[in-house]
Amino acid sequence: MLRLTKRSEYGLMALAYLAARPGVYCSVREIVARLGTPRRLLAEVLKALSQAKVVEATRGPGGGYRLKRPAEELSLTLVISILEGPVQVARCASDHGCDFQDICTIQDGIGEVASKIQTVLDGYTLADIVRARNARNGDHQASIGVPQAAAGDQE
Amino acid sequence: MLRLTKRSEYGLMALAYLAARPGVYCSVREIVARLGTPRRLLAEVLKALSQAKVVEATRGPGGGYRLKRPAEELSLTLVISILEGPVQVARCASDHGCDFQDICTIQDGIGEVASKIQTVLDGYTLADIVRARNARNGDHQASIGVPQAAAGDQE
DNA sequence: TTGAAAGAGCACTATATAAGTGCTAAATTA
DNA sequence: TAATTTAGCACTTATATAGTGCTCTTTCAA
Repeated sequence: MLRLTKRSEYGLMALAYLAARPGVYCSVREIVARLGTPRRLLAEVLKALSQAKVVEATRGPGGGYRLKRPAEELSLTLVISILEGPVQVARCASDHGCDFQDICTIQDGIGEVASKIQTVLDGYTLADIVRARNARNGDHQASIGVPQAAAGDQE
Repeated sequence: MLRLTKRSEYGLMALAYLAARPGVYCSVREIVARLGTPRRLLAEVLKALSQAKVVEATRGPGGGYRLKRPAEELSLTLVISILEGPVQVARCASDHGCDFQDICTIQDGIGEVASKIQTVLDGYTLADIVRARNARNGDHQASIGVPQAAAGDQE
């Protein structure tokens, strides 16, 4: 029903976390402790983002992930396409076509809608997510998601 | 991946078909013969649209479905919500909330995006689908491509 | 050199949603 | 009455999403 998957949700949450700690490597353990998402699933997501050069990783103690590109450059289209595959509102309007290609009465219209939605997603970035969040919480970037003592390691 | 379901696709295809035959009752059999969609599934879809007062039905020979409201008044939001339930881009931004309500770092941003997508879907109607189709394909389905003059229709 | 921390990789299970089907009943019309 | 058509109920199947377990490799520090 036009819904994002958990992969995208978790991915965006993690990216928002990383955006608040520029330059610092954050481990999956640390992020999960903060966000409460399933550990292995978030690991999968971050691995995919790493392979797509959106984040970079180092291993070993003190390792983890950090943003590789500024938040302003990370559009929802990019993140979603990495984590879910290309955005296609309907198979009708996709490159591969649908089962009713010849007689489909809605493909052109759906194509227009898909294009508009694409434009929305292209124009919305991780930076916007961070901004929207800060706007409501009155937080400053530097204080977002600092684990403090709350990070009791649990799996 | 932000995709419409078959129910919506089939529903919109059927509605586009009905929009081209204003006032005429069209049976499921007839529509399926034309569109090639699974018969029973399209019947389910049309039943739902009938219950939602988007189309109206008569039974018996010569019966079928026809639009109950002009195509200009049938937004994608309406049709999708009838056939798939309310549009929610992410559980984050829904009324019922998600599992991470308190610590979710993206709900505000996703809410903004969802709102923009909602606006797109609100502003796009069955009439637009018919127009988009006629604009490209004025020949092969000319028999269907009747004037998009469902506007003057009476209720 | 050892051990712990962390990501990388592979392969799987479970669950939810979507897609599709079968049958029977009720209404309508000729 | 017979044929046509929607209405309603209850399934089965297919696919996508969500989530997990284990092992390997890299890295750092004692």
